[in-house]
Amino acid sequence: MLTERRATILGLVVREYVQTAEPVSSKALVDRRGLDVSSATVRNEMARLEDEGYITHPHTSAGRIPSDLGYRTYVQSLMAEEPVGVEEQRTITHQLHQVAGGLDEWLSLTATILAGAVGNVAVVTRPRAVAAGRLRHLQLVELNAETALLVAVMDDGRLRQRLVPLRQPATQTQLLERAARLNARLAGMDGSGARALASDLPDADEAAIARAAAELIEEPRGAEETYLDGLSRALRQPEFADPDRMLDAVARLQAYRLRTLLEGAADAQPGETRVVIGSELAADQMQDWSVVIARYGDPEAAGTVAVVGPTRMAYERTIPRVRYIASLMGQLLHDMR
Amino acid sequence: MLTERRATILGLVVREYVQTAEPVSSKALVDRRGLDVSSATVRNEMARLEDEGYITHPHTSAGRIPSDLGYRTYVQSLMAEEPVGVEEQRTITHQLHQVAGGLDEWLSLTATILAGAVGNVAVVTRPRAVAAGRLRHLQLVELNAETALLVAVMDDGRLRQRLVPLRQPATQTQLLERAARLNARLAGMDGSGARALASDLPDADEAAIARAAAELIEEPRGAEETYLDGLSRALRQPEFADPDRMLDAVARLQAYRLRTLLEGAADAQPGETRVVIGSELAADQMQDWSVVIARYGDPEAAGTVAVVGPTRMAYERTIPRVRYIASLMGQLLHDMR
DNA sequence: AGTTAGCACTCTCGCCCCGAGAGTGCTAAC
DNA sequence: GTTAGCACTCTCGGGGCGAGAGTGCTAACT
Repeated sequence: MLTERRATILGLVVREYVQTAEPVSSKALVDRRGLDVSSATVRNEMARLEDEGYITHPHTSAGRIPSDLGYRTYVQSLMAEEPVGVEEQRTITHQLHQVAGGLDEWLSLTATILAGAVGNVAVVTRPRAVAAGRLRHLQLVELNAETALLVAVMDDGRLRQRLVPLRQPATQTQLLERAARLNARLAGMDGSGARALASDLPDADEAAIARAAAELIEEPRGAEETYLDGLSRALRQPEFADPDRMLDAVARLQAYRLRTLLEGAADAQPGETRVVIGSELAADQMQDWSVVIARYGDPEAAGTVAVVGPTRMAYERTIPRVRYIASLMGQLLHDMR
Repeated sequence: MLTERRATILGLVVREYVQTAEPVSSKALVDRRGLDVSSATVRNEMARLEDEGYITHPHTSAGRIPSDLGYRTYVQSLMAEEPVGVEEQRTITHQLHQVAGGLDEWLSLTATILAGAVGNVAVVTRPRAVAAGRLRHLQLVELNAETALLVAVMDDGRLRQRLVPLRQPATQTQLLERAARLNARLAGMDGSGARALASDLPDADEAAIARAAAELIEEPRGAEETYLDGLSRALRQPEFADPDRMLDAVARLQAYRLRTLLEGAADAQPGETRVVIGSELAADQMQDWSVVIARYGDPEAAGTVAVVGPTRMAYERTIPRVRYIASLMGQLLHDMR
């Protein structure tokens, strides 16, 4: 049973440990956090908290550190989220509007901003259609006599391109006509529709183009690129003082390893923020890590924003900031279309 | 004066040190490299080499390690390049042809392959026109009644896109006509040409589109994205056993810090491979690093391939592999157009 | 019954010391 | 010019040790 006083103490242990990265002693809590009981009482309560599994001992004569259950309880019941201040909001939106280039730069910038705001590794994935994509429009551009560049605009505004070899050389004007013809029949189609149509077309080149279009439509959602930033900042945390751990962290965070981590939240709704702590992570080897994760966008184009860091993380700051960035991204993505 | 024997010894010291990462003793050289003189003779020669600045002493009773001058001499006169074997060539081209997606995935894959081939950090920059770009073709796609997506195909085949707000709502058909009209006048233009034309156009929307096209053409060559891989592998090198050094390395290698490093080789010719060793690097704080760098492509679209690692690097392997990858990329890039 | 002072006990951490080992530079002989 | 021999230097790892921090328990207090 978590009495009110024990809950308070657990909360203070988490906060103190997150701040100092040192095991928290009973004395430190009384002295620096203004508990109006003696350290002996705190010690008794701590022993109870340890029995119940909320905190642990690195060794006999050291202070306490929160267990995964301790963090979980803190996040769910004890913590008061620290709202994103007006000033901070302004800074973030300001930075976010700096972007001159396309979607990719925007995502990469977002990762940087988020990493800066929470002092940990931030990951952003490219938005992609949850439903299978449809073709909005295609275009052909002459590259040389035997090759055309096929550009497909998807219904989520994403561009995909592919080279198409031509049997019959064609001029740009001919290509434009051909694109117009194909557009009339292909617009709004999904991959299988385009494929079916391709087999109906008498002209070999047009059929090839339609087939290429079908492949572009079905393309595995584009490589799910992830943008990551804040690595060197996060590595400054004392938990990585040991070079083996640091190396381990770098290797794990190479973007492709993160995929599986983030996939777990693919079913989350935009607006929802999930926190996965330590042993709750499916990945066995990431017991010391936590992930704060949110989806942004809508079913037509949704992506993931996440912060990854040691379980000793300032959850009350991280969670609202991830949520805020995700909602901003959702808005901006919506405005783009 | 570097006698032949001293040159041999210097070469052996470099090779041995690169391999073992331990200071090289006179005895080790005689025992393991089959020198047919005694260790005392080697010691004498080493003392000379040290006087002349080719090698140094970490401390009095330790073996020798090459200085930057030592590496430089090795690379320029002593080393025999280890050619990329047929089998390795096959593996590399095979991997390189795996790519399904666009340019970006291709570049990122190349970085991975190169990093794997040399066991160090590999960096690849996006190819960009050295000369100012020209417009090949533009296309307009209806997004909604008030917004169109402007897609510009550059003469190097690169796509650029931008949203253009419309005063007059337009259907896709109208947009197609408009694109055809604009293409007739804009194709082949550079930025200032497009800008000049924009101010001549009577229609406000068309002028806006032409202006947007001008900006796309002049767009700062696209953010010069760099693709980096092999970090965690490189960090396994013993020089990073100290966590401070490791942290330092990670921070430096965040892509944006690398720019200045790579810029130094912007004037290199494709085919040329440059090696910059330790103190030769302009960046003061990278004294322990070397860069092997090559340009690929042609003036119309050129990029950089590089390997970055500790000065203790297997130059005879790295240099030919960087050169090989650069030439492959040049070919592939050429074939794409 | 809950709280607290006091105290013995435990464990870590940093420090020093020291011996083993590796490698050099020098000298003297070949 | 080369080499054996040797004294000398410096690093590195391990053991020992004392200081310090923190706990758990007991007994007294409210």
